[in-house]
Amino acid sequence: MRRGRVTIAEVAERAGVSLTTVSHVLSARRPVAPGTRQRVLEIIDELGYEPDSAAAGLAGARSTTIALDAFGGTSWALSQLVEPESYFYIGLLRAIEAHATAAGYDLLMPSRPQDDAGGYLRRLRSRRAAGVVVMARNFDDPRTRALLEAQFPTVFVDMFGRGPKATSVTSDNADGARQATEHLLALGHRRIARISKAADPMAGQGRNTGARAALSAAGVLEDPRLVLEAEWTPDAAYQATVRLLRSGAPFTAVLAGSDVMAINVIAALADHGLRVPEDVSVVGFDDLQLGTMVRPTLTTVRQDTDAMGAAVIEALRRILDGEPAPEPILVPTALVVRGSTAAPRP
Amino acid sequence: MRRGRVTIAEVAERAGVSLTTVSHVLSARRPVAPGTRQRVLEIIDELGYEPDSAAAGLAGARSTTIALDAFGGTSWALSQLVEPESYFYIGLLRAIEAHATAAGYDLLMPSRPQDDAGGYLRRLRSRRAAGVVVMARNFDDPRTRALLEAQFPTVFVDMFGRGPKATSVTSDNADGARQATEHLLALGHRRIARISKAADPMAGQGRNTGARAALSAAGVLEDPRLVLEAEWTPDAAYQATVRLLRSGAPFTAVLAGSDVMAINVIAALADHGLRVPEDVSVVGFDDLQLGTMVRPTLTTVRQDTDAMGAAVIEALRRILDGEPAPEPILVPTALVVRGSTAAPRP
DNA sequence: TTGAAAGCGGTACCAT
DNA sequence: ATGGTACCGCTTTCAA
Repeated sequence: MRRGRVTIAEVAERAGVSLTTVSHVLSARRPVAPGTRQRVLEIIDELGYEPDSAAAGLAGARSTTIALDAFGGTSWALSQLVEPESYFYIGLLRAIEAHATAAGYDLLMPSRPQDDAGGYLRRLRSRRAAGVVVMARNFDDPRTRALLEAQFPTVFVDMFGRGPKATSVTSDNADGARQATEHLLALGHRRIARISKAADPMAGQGRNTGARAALSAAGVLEDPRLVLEAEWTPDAAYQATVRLLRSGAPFTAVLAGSDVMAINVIAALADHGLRVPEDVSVVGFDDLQLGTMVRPTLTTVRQDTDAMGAAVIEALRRILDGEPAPEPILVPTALVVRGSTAAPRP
Repeated sequence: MRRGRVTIAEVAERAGVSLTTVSHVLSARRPVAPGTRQRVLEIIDELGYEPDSAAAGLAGARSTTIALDAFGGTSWALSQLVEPESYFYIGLLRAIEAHATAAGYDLLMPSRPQDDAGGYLRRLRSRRAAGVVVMARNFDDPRTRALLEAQFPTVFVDMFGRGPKATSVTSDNADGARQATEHLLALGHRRIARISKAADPMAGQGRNTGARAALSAAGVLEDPRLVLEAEWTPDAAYQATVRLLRSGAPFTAVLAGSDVMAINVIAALADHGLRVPEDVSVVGFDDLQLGTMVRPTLTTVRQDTDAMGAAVIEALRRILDGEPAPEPILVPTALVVRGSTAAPRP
């Protein structure tokens, strides 16, 4: 009785070689005579043989699976991506996916609710993940420490992490914010508000630092009323803008923490009768395609998701190949000038 | 030498029972004495035992893995979701994920490039997928037919499909479009343009049909110049709006095929000096959160992604449990009135 | 109610 | 260059 699956044994029989040989033409882990190899390959093609990765894993094959995680949600990454404030991560995820598959890795997105640190590691091993890519905004998650302590091959994205088998990839947030700020300064703005989550380690702090550096380099004194702390969400950005307006502190430009925040800053300004860029200039961060769809189009700082994805996979490949984990990588950012910025009213 | 994994054998030894028994307390496929059961469970907890699903699958356990696919892209679903025109699908995906995990299923998103129909099915079996959920805009994909012919348990979302082991879940697109059109008619609009991909089987045709029905029910004659065909992309919507404006045909409202299209219709109108809703009313479709972020906020038709996700998983569960596949399911839609619609200028 | 043993589809070590 | 075979961790008859 013919079962559904074609097995390596069938291939071996039809090719008149041993099961061992078939295994080796697939894995190329030891030389096989060209003729034999050729014949086996033909049979494989003819039978439509497909290796059973589960069985291979069980038997001890080297895993090519990379787990992709984003701590902080209730379930897997997808749950979080649905929120507009995570649209940037979708692009990043896509870049990671593209480079991972190009490098021959399979991607695994754990679906069951994450548990404690120990359970998390066990599950990773249980699923035979060779390494893990962690995208996070939640930095003090115990799982982060668990990965580091266990020396599990890890690349952190958009957050810092370093260990013998771990490194991180982040955008040059500070430089991006610096460029954005200098752009506003060059246009003649001096009263520049900032609405962002400066408390967040990488993206928040970095952007905050860059903006502040540019301001002080230009000799502009900071008005504390212009520095607003807000979560990354649309609502928070909107509310922070309302607070800014109510404070009565004069301002001619706003540096938003992200494109999504910028769009909501603009919405709040519009709801209060202020036009962008005529009355106020607004700069975002990320360069989502969304920024070209809205009116005015968004001046923003581009994060190079493709370069980030490439760096992530390259770093992980090295770690998995036994090379020492590379130093944390900083990916350049670039200012993109569009329609939401202009010179302030004289 | 202690290996990393805790195996069922260790649990058995520590509990003083056979390996078989442990297996059965886990699978509950045969009765186990309460006392024994209790003890085994304790040991499992103490050792932090985690079953190896790969091994279980190999040995013939019933799979609880559901594959999630979206034909049409170059790689897996994620690649397509990055485009704004797919933002709706992200929400849908999230709902499916939530209901799938709640029902105890694991989700698998195939990552390697899809191949021919035969290879696709083989891979599904090779990965031990119990069933598959297909979200698609590409209807004549050979894999669709392959799934149907092989009677592989399948639920199609946002597209039609029917077989002994297959059914489909879609929004009531026609009714949604009808509601949107009646809303515009009630406001006093008579010259209503439509910009959508009416050629697409479910979402396109359905919405088109509903709109047309409402118009003819109101005795409004259709001006063919007001019916524009456009892809779902931001660019296409923008260009179609430009064509509409250039045609010189008068209109006071636009029914867009989706929220993303609506946003770009509004952008195009703005670029031509027309304001929404003062000069033109615009209605979207989907009810993305995005619609509350832009100004004006978007009047739209809500698709109930949560209900869709629930229906998908429930249908699949039935099929997997051996019940006959349910009839195709139509999920109700609802009009959401916001700021992009108003009475036409007198 | 519980055990023992035969695989599931591969890989890798040890031979030849 | 190629075979033989002992597992990998678990499920499932078949027996007791």
